[in-house]
Amino acid sequence: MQSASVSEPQGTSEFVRYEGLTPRQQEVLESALALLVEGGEKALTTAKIASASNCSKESLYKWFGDRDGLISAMMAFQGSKVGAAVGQEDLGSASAFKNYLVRFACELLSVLAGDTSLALNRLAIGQASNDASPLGPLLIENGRGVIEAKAVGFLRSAEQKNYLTFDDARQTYHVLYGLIVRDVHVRLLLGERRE
Amino acid sequence: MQSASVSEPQGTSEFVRYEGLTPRQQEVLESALALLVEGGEKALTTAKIASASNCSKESLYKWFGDRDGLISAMMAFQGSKVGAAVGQEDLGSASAFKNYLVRFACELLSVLAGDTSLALNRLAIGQASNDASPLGPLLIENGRGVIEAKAVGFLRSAEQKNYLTFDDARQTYHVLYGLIVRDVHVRLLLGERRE
DNA sequence: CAAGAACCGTACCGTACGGTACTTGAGGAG
DNA sequence: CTCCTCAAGTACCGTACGGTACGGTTCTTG
Repeated sequence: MQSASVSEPQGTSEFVRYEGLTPRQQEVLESALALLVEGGEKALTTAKIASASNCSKESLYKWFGDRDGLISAMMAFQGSKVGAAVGQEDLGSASAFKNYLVRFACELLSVLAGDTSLALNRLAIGQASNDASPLGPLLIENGRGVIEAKAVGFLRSAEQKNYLTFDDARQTYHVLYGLIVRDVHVRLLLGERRE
Repeated sequence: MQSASVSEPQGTSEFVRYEGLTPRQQEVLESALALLVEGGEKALTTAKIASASNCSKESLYKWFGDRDGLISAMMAFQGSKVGAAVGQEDLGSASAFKNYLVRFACELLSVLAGDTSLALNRLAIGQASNDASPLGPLLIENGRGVIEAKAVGFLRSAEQKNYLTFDDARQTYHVLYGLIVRDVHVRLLLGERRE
């Protein structure tokens, strides 16, 4: 029952590591994500994962402990991907800041409406009634946390250049988030079709 | 496989009806909701529902068709309850309108943070990957729809009295919703503890 | 009281899933 | 070549769930 704790890959492989995962393990996680996006949690059975990624169930359990460990690994894996895509831009003028704000809003909505994001959020939310489930915090940290940190960063640098003023950057970001997202995210999570 | 379609109660009972459900059936739905709040979807098995409400599984299937029908009935039942609690107040002055706005915000957050609301939203979201699931639309209609209608109503009447002006009441409400709720709802759905 | 319906409690069935064990084969090191 | 490690494939096990069937009991109705 020792879940979590992805096993360190054995041997002195010189493959490119990705959060301590072998390429083979990443392939498995990738096809598991595809499976989840395709059919939701009920399609995410160990048998189907093994079959879809041409790997044995035994390897699954050796690498990820149990099903929950595999799901956690999926979250962390996806999170590390979006984290890597986040870069910091600097804003030369007030109008550049404005443009950047608009682009940030679009990007935020694109991320939230992405298939993989929706599927993972649905999975974590469906599991959230279980008090011991680490998925919700994991998703908040890996998903929202990264974007929030980025946004708070550029809000602060905008304040330094007197493009705008506020008391608390974090609170300001939350207001901005509310204005951008409204109830769109929850509606998408509930399955409403994009218009 | 004929789901949905709650059977009409037989006999000429003079009990108070509630959306075409006998009191017994309402009891069952009530304890099913309690079960869902307590343990999430995985606790919502037909056996546990029957046991918790001192009713036979056979009656469950006779009344609600199948498990999905029972879940739909739970949603509709809960929706009819919150719908009944919605009343229209009229706002005498601009400050009364302001007060009402604040109270509306508090009430909205209370509803969204309610145990039953969270549990039902989690259930619908967890099921949303299934394209044929009617739960998401059902929840949007029964939950959000009612509150939105109420809010749009009092926004319009506030405009008539020149407390504020806008182009589209519905859009205005969505902005208001975003400012009030921000990402609180999703965080709660993900299991973050209330502070 | 008698007839019938509704319904509870429980036993039952088929299936599907999480997890484990075993066999086979491919590569790497000595 | 031989040994060893790893992993694919498969068969298997226990369990838990959705759904059904049936006997016994209560309640209504005439």
